[in-house]
Order: sequence, then C-alpha cells, then structure tokens
Amino acid sequence: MLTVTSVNVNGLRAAAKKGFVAWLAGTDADVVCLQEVRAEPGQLTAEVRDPEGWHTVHAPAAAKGRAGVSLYSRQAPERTQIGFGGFGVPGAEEFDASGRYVEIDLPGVTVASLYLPSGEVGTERQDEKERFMAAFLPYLQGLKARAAADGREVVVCGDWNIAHQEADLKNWKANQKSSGFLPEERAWLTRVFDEAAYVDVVRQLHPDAAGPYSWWSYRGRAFDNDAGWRIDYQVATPGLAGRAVKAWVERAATHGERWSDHAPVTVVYER
Amino acid sequence: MLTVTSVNVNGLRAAAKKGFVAWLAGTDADVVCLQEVRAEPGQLTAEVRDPEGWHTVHAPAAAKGRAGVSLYSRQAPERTQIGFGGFGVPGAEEFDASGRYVEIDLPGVTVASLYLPSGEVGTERQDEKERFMAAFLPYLQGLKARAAADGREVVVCGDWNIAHQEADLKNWKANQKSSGFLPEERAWLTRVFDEAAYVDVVRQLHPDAAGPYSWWSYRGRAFDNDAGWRIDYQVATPGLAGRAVKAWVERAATHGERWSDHAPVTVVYER
DNA sequence: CTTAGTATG
DNA sequence: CATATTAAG
Repeated sequence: MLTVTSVNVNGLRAAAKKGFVAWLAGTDADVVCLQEVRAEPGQLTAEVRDPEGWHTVHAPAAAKGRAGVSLYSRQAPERTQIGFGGFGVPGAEEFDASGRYVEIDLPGVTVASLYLPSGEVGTERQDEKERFMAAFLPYLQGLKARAAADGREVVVCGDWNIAHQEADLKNWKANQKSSGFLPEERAWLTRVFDEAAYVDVVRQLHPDAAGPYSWWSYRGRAFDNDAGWRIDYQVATPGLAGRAVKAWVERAATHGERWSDHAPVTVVYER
Repeated sequence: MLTVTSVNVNGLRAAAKKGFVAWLAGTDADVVCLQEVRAEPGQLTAEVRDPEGWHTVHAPAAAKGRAGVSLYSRQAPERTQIGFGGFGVPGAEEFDASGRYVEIDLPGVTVASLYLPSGEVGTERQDEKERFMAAFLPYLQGLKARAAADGREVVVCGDWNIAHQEADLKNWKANQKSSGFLPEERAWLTRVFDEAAYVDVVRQLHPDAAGPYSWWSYRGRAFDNDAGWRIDYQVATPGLAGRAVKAWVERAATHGERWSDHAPVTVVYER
C-alpha cells in the first residue's frame, strides 16, 4: 500500500501552532504533500522542517511569505525536482522560483506537490494563473511520457485552484464568473483528464458525491454551512489510479482546531 | 476632588478586547486621557467610542493606525481643541492632524492629552520629535499665560516620551544615547519645569521614588524585571499642582491581563 | 476571516 | 514583542 495525503496548510508556521504537528504525528500516510507553506525552511521549527521519520523537500517561493510547496516522505527520494522548467516547455521557467511545484521519485512512482496560482478575474493574478496553466499542461504530458518510458506511475497532488464540475462546489451557480470555476479553467482541467489522460482519483472513487469538498473560505460561515469547493486533487496516471482503493477528505482534521482553511485529501493505492 | 488619569493604550481596539473596557468601568477618575488610540472613531465599538456616562473627544491622526489621542470626561467640556496650531507658535500646525494633542476646558481647569513623538536617534523620527518639542514649549508658555488671564489652571497629561532624571528609568546608564533619555531631551523637560514653571505632579508627590515607572517594553522580560521608564506625566500649573494630594501608577491595571505596555498614571486634585 | 509582510513603537 | 497597515487568498 502507498498512502498519499495532500493539504494546503495556509501558512505552515500558523498551522504548526494550531494542530498540524499532532496531525502529522498521527497520520498513516507514506507521503505528505503540502502547499502554501509560506515560509523559508529556516523560519520553521526543526520539528516541522525535519520531523523524525520523514525525508523532507522544501520549495519556498522567492517572494517571502508567499506560496511554497513541500514533500514529506517516509522513504528517501531517488530524485528531487523543484519547479518544472528545463523540459522544453515554453514559459515554465517563470514558475521555477515561485514555490508552486516540487516533485520526487520514489520506487516506481513520481509524486508531486502542486500549488496552482489562485487568480482573480480581471487582474494580473488571473493572467499569471493562465500562463501557469498554459505551461503546466504540456509539462504534465511530457512527464507522463517520460514516466511511461521509465516504467513509472505519476501522481500530482495539490491545490489546483479549479473546481472541475458543478458537483465540485456547493454554490456553483453563483460562481460561474469566479476565478476557480471559470469555463476556460474547467475546460483546461478537462484537457488534463481527457487529452493528457490523467485521472481525478477522488472523483473516480466517489463518482456521485457532492464534493467531497476540500476548501472552505474563512469568510462568513462557509465551513459550518459546508459551502466548500473541491479544488485539491490527486491527479494520477491511469495505472496508479487503477490501484486506488480508498480516498477521503479529512474534514475532521480541520474541525475544532481548524489549522487550515483546506482539509487533507488522502488516497490509499495498492502496490 | 478632581481625579485625572492618563494612559497610553497602545492601540485602543486591542486594549478594549483585553481589559480596557473593564478598567474604564471601574475607574473613579473624572477625566481620562488616552494616547496611542491608533484608530478612527468609526473603527471603535460604541462601548469604547462613547461609553455611558462619559463625554468623549477623539483626535485621530491623519495617518491610519498611528498615534491618536482622546479625552474622556464625566462633565461636558466647555471648549475642545485639537492640535496646538493657531496660537502664533511657528511650526505648530505641522502637528494639528498628527493625533498628538487634544485639550478641553472644564470649569476652572484645562486638561490636555499629549502624545509626544517617540523618536529614534539618527532618523527623521528624531528630527520630528525635536520639531515638536521646539513648538510645544512656547505653546505651553502661551497656554499658561492665557489660562492665568482667565483664572484657569492647566494640566497636560500624557506620554511625553522623555524620562527626566536618572530616577525615572531603571537602566539609565545604558540609555544615555537612547531617544527618550538624551541630554537635550532632558534639558528640554527641565525648561518646561523651570522656564515655563510647570510642575511634574507625580514627582512632586514622590520625590524619592525610583519611578514610579509607567512604561515597560514588551521585549524581553522588562515588565517582570520592572525595567521601566517614567515617561507618562501630569504636568500642571503650580496652583493646580499644589492641590494634588495623591498620585500613583496603576501597575496592577496592566498586570495579568496587560492591556497595554503603559500603565495608567492617576492624580487626585483637591478642589 | 486569516496569514504573513512591513512600519512603528 | 506587540499593534497596526497592506496584500493575498
């Protein structure tokens, strides 16, 4: 079994003070993918930066306090890669120091932690999101081809900042012009699943569910009303997706203590 | 009796959440002078902005979140003045919208709340402090003359941001080059007391005490070690100072809850 | 509403 | 070390 968890921690320093450390100590996961770490490694306590029993890779953003992705694995990675430039994809280098992508090879499987830009309609942040999407899809296609040639599977975990279908957010009607549920963003995710032939693992195992949501805004009573969005995914190659036996969102992990506005998304893959 | 209290609240919104409201409800003072309110009236709750039983005057700074002085009085003021420009003192107008001075007339006595700039050696902030001092001494002289002609007494309460003598701060030796205990600042205060002939009321009643200190840095263990400064004063005309019968610093008011880094300085004046 | 940056104290 | 701002989410 390989258990992979992904969670946007919304500031690892704050999350660590509120319950992340206890959550990590209690998880059965073999790999934990973090997004929005929002800290340089040197700003983290040793307990969080390099916890006993884990190998860690931290990919902070050049901009202080922004973005930042990390990967924690029980096994030592065979290879580590920060960013997705250097593979012939135009525009990919722009994001190499943006704290949005880190990838490791474990035996037979490549695991990535992704934090796709969050965007805001009518602003430069939306343009950045679109540039990221334009570069990331060809990267995913190349990654899959290289992995296949190497006999490897791939799973790209993280906060994709796009809800794919109406079932993926509670208030889909009101959000059709909101970044995160724009037609062009949804169409791009469809291309990831259809053209690039990756699989949305949680949806595959829960085809009929509303959600399960993985993010609830801190504004208003979104969490209490379960007015959530499913924007955190495990996007896997079909071979690995076919081995997924269980998937869930740990809404309880953020209940009560609520150490992030996102909840951990976990998938158990059979060997 | 007229009881006057002065306290730098270091952000009235934060102080209100931590114990200021309870403290105000429990005080016997007739007049309360606040400094570093750091909020526009509209940002305060009604309970703090206009508490039952008080008349309030708020003089926020033009710059958001900076400085700001207020006066609370049980009796309605006969006159209110924000800033000290308009009395022929060169340079005084610079500070009219800086949230550093407000004055009211009550029957027979003028009470002011002052927040003198805090300064930092070698920076423009120290220059600003010096410009304020240069303008404020002549204003004090004119105020006294006008009050005398009118048969009024005066007390200027607040955070003067200068410790006068060695007894006024615990670590005076280490702070001889620190803003707040510079020779030129101490000499300026001496001119307030000697040339302008105002009286340092708390020192008059406690001539031999170390302190009583009214401010302890939040850094390190300054409060626990009582490594404080006496920089909050009630500076009164001699007639009023002669009526002062009791003066104390409410160190306990900020102990435990600690709703400010300053403590209230209270004086009881006989009628 | 929350995190984190920065400026001020 | 604490209170504010602002930007981001």
